[in-house]
Amino acid sequence: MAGTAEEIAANLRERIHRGELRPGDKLPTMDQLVEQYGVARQTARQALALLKQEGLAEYRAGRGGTIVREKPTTRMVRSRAMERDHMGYYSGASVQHWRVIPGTQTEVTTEPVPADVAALLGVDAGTPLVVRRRMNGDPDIERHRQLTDSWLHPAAVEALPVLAGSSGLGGIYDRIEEWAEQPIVWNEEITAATPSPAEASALLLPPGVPLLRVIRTSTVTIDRKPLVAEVNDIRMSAELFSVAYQLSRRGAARWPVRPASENFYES
Amino acid sequence: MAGTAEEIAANLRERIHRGELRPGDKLPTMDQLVEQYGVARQTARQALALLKQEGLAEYRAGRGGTIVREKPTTRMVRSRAMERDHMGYYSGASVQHWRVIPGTQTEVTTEPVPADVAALLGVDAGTPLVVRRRMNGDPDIERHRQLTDSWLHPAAVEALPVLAGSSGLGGIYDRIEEWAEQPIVWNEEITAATPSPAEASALLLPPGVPLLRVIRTSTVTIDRKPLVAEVNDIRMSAELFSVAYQLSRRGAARWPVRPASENFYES
DNA sequence: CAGTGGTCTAGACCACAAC
DNA sequence: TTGTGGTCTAGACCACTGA
Repeated sequence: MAGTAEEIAANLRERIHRGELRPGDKLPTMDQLVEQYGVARQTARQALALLKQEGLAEYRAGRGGTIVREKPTTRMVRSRAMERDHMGYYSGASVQHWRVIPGTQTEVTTEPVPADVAALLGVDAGTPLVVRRRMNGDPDIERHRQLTDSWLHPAAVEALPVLAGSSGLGGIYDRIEEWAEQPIVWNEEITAATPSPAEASALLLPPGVPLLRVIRTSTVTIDRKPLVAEVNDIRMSAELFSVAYQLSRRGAARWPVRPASENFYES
Repeated sequence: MAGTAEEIAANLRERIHRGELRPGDKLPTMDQLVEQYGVARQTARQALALLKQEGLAEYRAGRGGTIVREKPTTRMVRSRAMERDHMGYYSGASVQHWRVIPGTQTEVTTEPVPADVAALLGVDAGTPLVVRRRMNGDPDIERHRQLTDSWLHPAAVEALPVLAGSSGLGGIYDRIEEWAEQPIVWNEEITAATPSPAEASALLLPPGVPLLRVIRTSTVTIDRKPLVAEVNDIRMSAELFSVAYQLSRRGAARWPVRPASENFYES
């Protein structure tokens, strides 16, 4: 048998996708691969490492060996719409009972703002801004958690110094609406990224699982100009969570529509 | 100097984040790391490999060495709302000019449906269903592209056999609305995943870039029951794209709201 | 204790592109 | 031609945990 690490990995990948190796099944050990393919130990090891990086396999320490990873079958869908109860606004009923993770604390500091958040706030990248960082999650399911960074626009802090307080309680959206005397317009932008080691460890992410990132902006009109008063940067496991929205119909797409003059498969 | 691969990587990571090493700058070569840290070549190599996996560094072949990766600064935000022009429905003005990638073709086949799509359609996983696969993108920007799989519910195919045709033109949403005699309700669920090697190569994804996945369902009411007539599974680079929605206010969150009885920092 | 993967050293050869 | 990273072989030692 010939064999490079990538070839061996492709072979095992194939067997997993065909269902020949099922979640929980033990993969061949390094020694077995060395014998089967006539390769060095490092090469066999590299093949298994590739599958782990892809999130297809995981290691059970000690005598457990490498097994096909059991992927979570039920992803938690977080429907995104603003709701409100006696406590104030919240986004999505499924996280209403979430709490700050025990052993962690909400931190309020002033830090240079990263470029992407700065662009949304309309300030220069690196400007020192008030940021409130915390990690919260489901008290009963250890891995259902998220990191949240809340960046405040300097004009909002100036008008509402209470927002920069280190209190864990916020009611921040009510304060902003009282100040602006109008409803906030919320937008969410969703993307994904490879977690930094710190994020992976805080969110208990296994290798190969990306970060799902939801960036929410709260916009009000001040002096006839739109102002992004806050940017809320939420990161969570892309394997455990998804976010959902209902699409609105705009312009000519409002029902009832006029017939299209030609057929076109939309993108 | 002591040094393990992870320590060396952490050191370089730190220098990148501090801005001491900027995008495009050359990282130390393996030989330099060997000398500086007194480690073996493989160890130095592993440190650089870690940074590449994280998407922080990339290799410039030949004499180029390993450099700090230039991350795209401007991500294309795709605002999600249904629009309509003379051709029919489309979602988001920014992709109106996209076309099928030259050299690729739309494929219409019947295949066993994967579990997550099956759950949305309300059929058993593995049921053979009609699926239309294609890759389209911006004719002018090579890497602005996406993969789209459109899975049809068997009841929709039965009522509208034309949907299973291999024509590249669809007008699929108009056909479904004509059949159901009512507007489609569209929902989108967003998540992310590590790309398979096939997806990475089709979408030209560098190592360390996750897949952003948008799953759109088209729901109509047939015989007084909701029917998901189609599931549209869209995959794109999480580094180049993000998707955006405006949050709706539901229930008690409709403006004007009543004051909250207590302050609570929403999640 | 024995079997598992993880990591390091040491050295060889290869592919690639800038010089 | 030469410097760059990529991959393979070969062998050593470590940490972990189930038997």
